[in-house]
Amino acid sequence: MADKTQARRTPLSRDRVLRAAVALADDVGIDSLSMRTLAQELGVVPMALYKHVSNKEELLGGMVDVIVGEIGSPEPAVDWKSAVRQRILAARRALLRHSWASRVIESRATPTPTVMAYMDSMIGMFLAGGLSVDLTHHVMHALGSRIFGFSQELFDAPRDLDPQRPALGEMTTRYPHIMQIASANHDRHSVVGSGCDDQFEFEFALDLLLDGFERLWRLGWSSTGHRADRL
Amino acid sequence: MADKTQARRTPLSRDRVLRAAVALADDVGIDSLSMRTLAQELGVVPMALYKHVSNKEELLGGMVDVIVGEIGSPEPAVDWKSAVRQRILAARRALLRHSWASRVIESRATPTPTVMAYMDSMIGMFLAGGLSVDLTHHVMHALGSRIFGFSQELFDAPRDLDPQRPALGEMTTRYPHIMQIASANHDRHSVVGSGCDDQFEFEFALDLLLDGFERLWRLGWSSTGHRADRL
DNA sequence: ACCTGAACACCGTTCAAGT
DNA sequence: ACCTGAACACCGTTCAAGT
Repeated sequence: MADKTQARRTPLSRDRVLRAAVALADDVGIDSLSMRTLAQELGVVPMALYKHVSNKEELLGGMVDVIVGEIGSPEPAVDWKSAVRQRILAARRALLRHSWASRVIESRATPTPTVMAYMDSMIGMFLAGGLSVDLTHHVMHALGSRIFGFSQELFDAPRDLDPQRPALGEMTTRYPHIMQIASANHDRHSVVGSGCDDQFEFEFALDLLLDGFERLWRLGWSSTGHRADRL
Repeated sequence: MADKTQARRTPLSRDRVLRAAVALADDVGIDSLSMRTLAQELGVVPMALYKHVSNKEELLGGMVDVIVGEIGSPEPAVDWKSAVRQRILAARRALLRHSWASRVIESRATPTPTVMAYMDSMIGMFLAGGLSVDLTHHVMHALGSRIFGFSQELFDAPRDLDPQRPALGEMTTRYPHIMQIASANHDRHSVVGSGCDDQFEFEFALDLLLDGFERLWRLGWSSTGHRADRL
C-alpha cells in the first residue's frame, strides 16, 4: 500500500519506466513482462506507459539501451586485440546480469542510437589498432553477437549423465558422438550434472577469432582479391 | 470452396500439418503463423491440430525438423575440413529457402531428436577426421548456430547512403566509423543501397574458424592445460 | 487538454456440451 | 468415444467518453 502511494507520487518518466522494466524482466523473466504487468508494477494504468514509450518494441529497445549503458567505456590497452577482448568480456559480464538481454538483443529489428554508438566505438578500436576499413568490416560480421558478449549456443552436452537412467543406453546408440563428448566432460568434472563451462567456451571461440583477425592483419589481407570475380 | 472440400477429404496427419505450417510461414511470415491461421489454411477447426501436435512449441519443433531434413546427408570428402564446410553451406542453402527458420531454431528451448541427430553427425565428421573428443567439443561450441548455416548478424553497414539525404551529415558526425565502412562498401559496389554480401561474410567467418580448428588440431591442442587451474 | 476505462482484435489452450 | 464450439485468460493497442 505504501509502495503504491510512493509510486503514484513519483512522476513517471521514460527512465523510470525503463528501469522498472529491466528490474521486472530480471525478476519474472522476459516472457512475463507485458505492458499490463509493467503498468501494475508501477502502480499506473497500462495506457500511462504509452506517453513514455510509443509501443512495446520501443520499450524493449530502451531496455537494451540500459544494459548497453552498463557495459561502460573501454579501458586503455596497449594493443587492439587485448583492448577488444577486455571490452567484449565486460559486455559479457553486463549481459550475464540480465539473462533475458541476449534474447531481446537478437530479436530486435533495428538498432537504437545507443547500440549504433556502441558498435561504432567497437569499430573505432580496430581502426585505431591499424586494421584496414575492409578487414574491420568483415571482422565485425565475423564477431556477430559476440560484440555484445554472447553467442548462439545451440550445442550443449547433456548435463544429466546418471548411468542409472534407463534412457542412457538408448541415447548412446542414437547419438554415439554426442555421448562421447558428454562422457569426456563428465569424467573431467567428476560431478554429475556439471554441463559445459560457458565462460571457457566463449573465450575459446573469441580468442580463436581474434587470433585469426591478427593473422590476417599481419598478412595485410584484403577482400578485394576474393570477391573480384563478383564485381 | 473446392479447396476446402479437398482439404476436408484428405485426412489430417502430423506430416501434412507440419508441411502446411512450413508453407504458410514461408508465405506470410512466422509472426502471422498462429494455430488459428494454420487451421484455417487446412480447412479445419483449431482444435483439430492438437491431435497431431501437442502444442505450438511442438509444432515449431516439427517445422524445424522439416527444414533439417532438407539439408541432406554429407557428401564424401577427402578431409574433415572440406566435408564440414560443404555440409554447413548445404545447411545454409536450406535455411535461406525459409527466412523464418533461423529465428525459430535459435528461439527453441530443447532440441528435437532430429536436431540431435544432425548435431551428432556433425560431431562424427570431426571425430572421423581425427580431431580429439576434447577439441571437437569446443569446436562445436565455437561454431554455435553456424552448424545450421546461419549466424547472429547484428552489424549491417547502412544500405542507404544517398548523399542527398539530410541525415547523412548527422550520421557521419555521430557514427564516424560505421560511416567509414559504409562508404568503402558503397564505393566498391558502385550502387546505392547494395548493403553487405551476406554469403561472403558467412564464408569469411566460417573459414576463419575452420582454419583455426585445423591449426589447433595440427598442434595437438588440448584444453586440459588451460582449465587445469579450475579443477 | 488531459487522462483512462472499456473495447477491439487478436492469441494459445481448456473444457464441457453435443453427436 | 469422438469432435468441436464456446469460453477462459491473456495480449498490445485504439478510441471515445469523462473530467
